[in-house]
Amino acid sequence: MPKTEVFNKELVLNQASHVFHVKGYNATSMQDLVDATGLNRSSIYNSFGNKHNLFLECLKVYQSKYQRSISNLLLKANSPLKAIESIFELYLDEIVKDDENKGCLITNCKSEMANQDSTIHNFLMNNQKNTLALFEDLVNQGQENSSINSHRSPKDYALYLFSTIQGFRMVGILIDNKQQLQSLINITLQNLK
Amino acid sequence: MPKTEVFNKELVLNQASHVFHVKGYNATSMQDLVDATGLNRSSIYNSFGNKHNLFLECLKVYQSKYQRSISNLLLKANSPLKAIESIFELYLDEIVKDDENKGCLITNCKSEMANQDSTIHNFLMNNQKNTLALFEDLVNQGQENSSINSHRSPKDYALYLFSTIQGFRMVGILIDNKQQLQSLINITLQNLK
DNA sequence: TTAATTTTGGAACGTTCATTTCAAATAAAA
DNA sequence: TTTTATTTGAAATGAACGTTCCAAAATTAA
Repeated sequence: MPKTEVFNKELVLNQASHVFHVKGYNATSMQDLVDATGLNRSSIYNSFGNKHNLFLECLKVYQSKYQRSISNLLLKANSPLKAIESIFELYLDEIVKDDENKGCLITNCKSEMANQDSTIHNFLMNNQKNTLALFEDLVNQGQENSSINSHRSPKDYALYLFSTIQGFRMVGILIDNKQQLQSLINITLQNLK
Repeated sequence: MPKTEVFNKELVLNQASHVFHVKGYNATSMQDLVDATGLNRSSIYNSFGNKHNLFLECLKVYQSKYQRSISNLLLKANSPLKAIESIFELYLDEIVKDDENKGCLITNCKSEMANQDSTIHNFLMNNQKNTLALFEDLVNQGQENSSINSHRSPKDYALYLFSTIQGFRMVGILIDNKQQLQSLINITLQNLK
């Protein structure tokens, strides 16, 4: 009996994510999303409820993409320190390739909404917890095989890496010179060696 | 002949800045600004032209405040490295004191508008240029008196400091534990020693 | 082919947006 | 006190906002 959903939900989420990424949440209108997805207003509301919920789904897709990319990197990396390096290189690539200077969707969202919206706040806290846990694990392993020094605890280094990555993403909005950014990564990671 | 301006422009700018700081540019309405300043709508338009221009004036006030604070710190500091440390401590104080978790107005603005608004873009590029120049000077002096190592050029270290500060400001939105943040500063600056 | 169900198109909802308008109030100068 | 210039209050502007509504179109099961 049913007429099944005809549009590609993943594609639509990517299209919506792109608008949110370029303009931010508040500057993005439903009309922008209608234009970007080619969907009808009603279809968007049928499928995603409202703008806020659509944004949340976009955030989750964005987060998952990075989680997948990073998981792949971890498999390839032959040391915890190399793994951390390759995560920074991943962001470096993003920055250099992005000719719209959008920065990081999650970092931008944090800056725009973390102190205003409790649902977003929770999402970001969870994202932070996971990222810190990932780095803590990597630093811990790196210290065990001596590729990372033990001057500081894995927890402390994890926060350092989490913080520097956000700085890196912010810097990347106005600077996309690869050499400068590479030097920045090198200095940042020098600390761990 | 004239009826002179009766309100305190500096106070009004501080009040408006606070709203922009809490809510961001796009989420701040003129009504919010009317409520926060106690001024009439017309008075705001008479005095500041429009929302965008008022925001720009707020940014400039915010920037000047930090420039003044930092100038004072530089006078007191008895070494370039100590000066850099005290700048980080200044931001640490801000973060810990700020119970609204607003982050940095300029960093937030960069994340929200840098890729969308050329006037803002120019302001931010200028702010970046000045900040990098300040750090470059300090690092240069520090390397000359050997309180800062010479593994990297002053330019490279300046970008590192600029970047880590933005990361620090972003982290401060969700984390305001002083010990954690102090450790983060210590690790960040360890690199220069 | 008919019946059942969902998606679509597009208009319409009421609200809020940034900005303008203009007469009344105000205050200093003449 | 009158003149001149500015600020103020409050309403009004038209556009844009997120969201809802519903008949028409579409699709599949019966």
